[in-house]
Amino acid sequence: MSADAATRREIPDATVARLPEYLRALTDFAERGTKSVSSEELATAAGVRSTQLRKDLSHLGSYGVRGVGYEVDHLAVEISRALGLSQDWPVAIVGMGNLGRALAAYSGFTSGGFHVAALFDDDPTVGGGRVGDVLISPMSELRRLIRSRRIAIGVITTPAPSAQQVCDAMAAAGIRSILNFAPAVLTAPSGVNVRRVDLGTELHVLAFREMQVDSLDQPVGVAR
Amino acid sequence: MSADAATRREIPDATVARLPEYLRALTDFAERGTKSVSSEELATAAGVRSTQLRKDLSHLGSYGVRGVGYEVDHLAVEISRALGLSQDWPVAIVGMGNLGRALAAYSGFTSGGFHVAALFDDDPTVGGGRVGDVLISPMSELRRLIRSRRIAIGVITTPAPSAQQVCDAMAAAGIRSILNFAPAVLTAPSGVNVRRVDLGTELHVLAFREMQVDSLDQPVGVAR
DNA sequence: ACATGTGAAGGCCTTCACAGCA
DNA sequence: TGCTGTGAAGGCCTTCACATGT
Repeated sequence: MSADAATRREIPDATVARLPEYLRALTDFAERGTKSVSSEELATAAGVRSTQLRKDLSHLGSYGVRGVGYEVDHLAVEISRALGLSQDWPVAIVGMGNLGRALAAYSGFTSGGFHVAALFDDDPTVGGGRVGDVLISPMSELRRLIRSRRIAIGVITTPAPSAQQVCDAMAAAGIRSILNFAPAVLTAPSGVNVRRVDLGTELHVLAFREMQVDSLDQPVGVAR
Repeated sequence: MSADAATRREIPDATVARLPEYLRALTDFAERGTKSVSSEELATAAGVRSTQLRKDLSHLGSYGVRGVGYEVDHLAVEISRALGLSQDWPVAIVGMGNLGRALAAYSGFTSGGFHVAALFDDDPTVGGGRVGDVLISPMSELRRLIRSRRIAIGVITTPAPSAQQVCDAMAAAGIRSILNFAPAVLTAPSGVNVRRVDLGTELHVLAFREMQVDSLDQPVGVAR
């Protein structure tokens, strides 16, 4: 009934957002044959401070050895478990434009527990009617395929005007987690988790910093 | 010499990250012919609370009218100015795989002050040798084109193993802001701003929440 | 009257300092 | 001795309550 206390304890949002990065860094170490890492080494590889890393890991449990470090393989397994990557996550992507096709083929979307289980578009013949091994289905098939393939995560890569109706269709079909790349704020029924990603925003933030540097007389001390 | 006090005052990171969203919402209102909005209306359209919006805007200055609201066009101009979008930002994208081509054609990357000024790949014939109007150039041309076209922002969409050397080349050519989509942590000289975006991370965070809901006996109160 | 703008309070997250353990 | 794990401190951000101005 009860898992480890540390597992059941709530993990902060900020920590969850960094765990995938730790996992990626650990995979790099494993591929290089490294068996053990210190928090300092792993933190550097993940782009954070070692205290940050240790505090984050402390939310999962005590998987390190004092005076020594962390065993690479073991820590990777524990983080995967915490993130829920030990189970399989079928994903559906709606909107087979440039971005949709790119995501369907993107390794970060097709590894680590995730696999593209269905693709949808108004025009199912777009781009040859398939991406890799997966056929593109018409929207009329959305409900049936999502149910039969037990898809719990949906990705929206349609133009903004279509995004809300796609969101509604996904929610009605039983999807509970939606990743929205369309530039629109979606409303979904309670119990459906929507997360928006705006690639343009990142550019804007960069431009803002760039402009700030320009407006300074001395472009010195821009570190961190 | 000195701009408005509010403009010169430092704007919090979190606020800067939300300004593009406000701008998008304002554009929607403008297209619908709306002349004036309250903080409540605009906040809803942007997916935040009205107090959040007002606090954010207070960092830029006082652009609203008490008892009335904000004039759509005027506020849009002020936010654009604060973000530095009133000037032109030439952008270079390196790595013309699926993601690179998608970004080159993505409207969020080609509007609001930004325009794709150069594309690069090891194999400049990939995808027909061009995306839209822009030719794909070989990496040997990177330094020359970045300098002659005064490109200050670079986007990396190569595989992870190539990312660091692309970053080095960009920095050497004088680029000061880099958006990195490759799953690797890059080191750049001081004065060069690197921002990493991992599309896979978003999926991981979603899966984590999904799993948390699954593990609860009562899937109630998942709101917010 | 009504909606903006803002000091103050509260909460979350990061960083520090050091206790704990091999 | 060396590195992990963690309570405490500090900082940033969000939210509240209300003062402000039309």
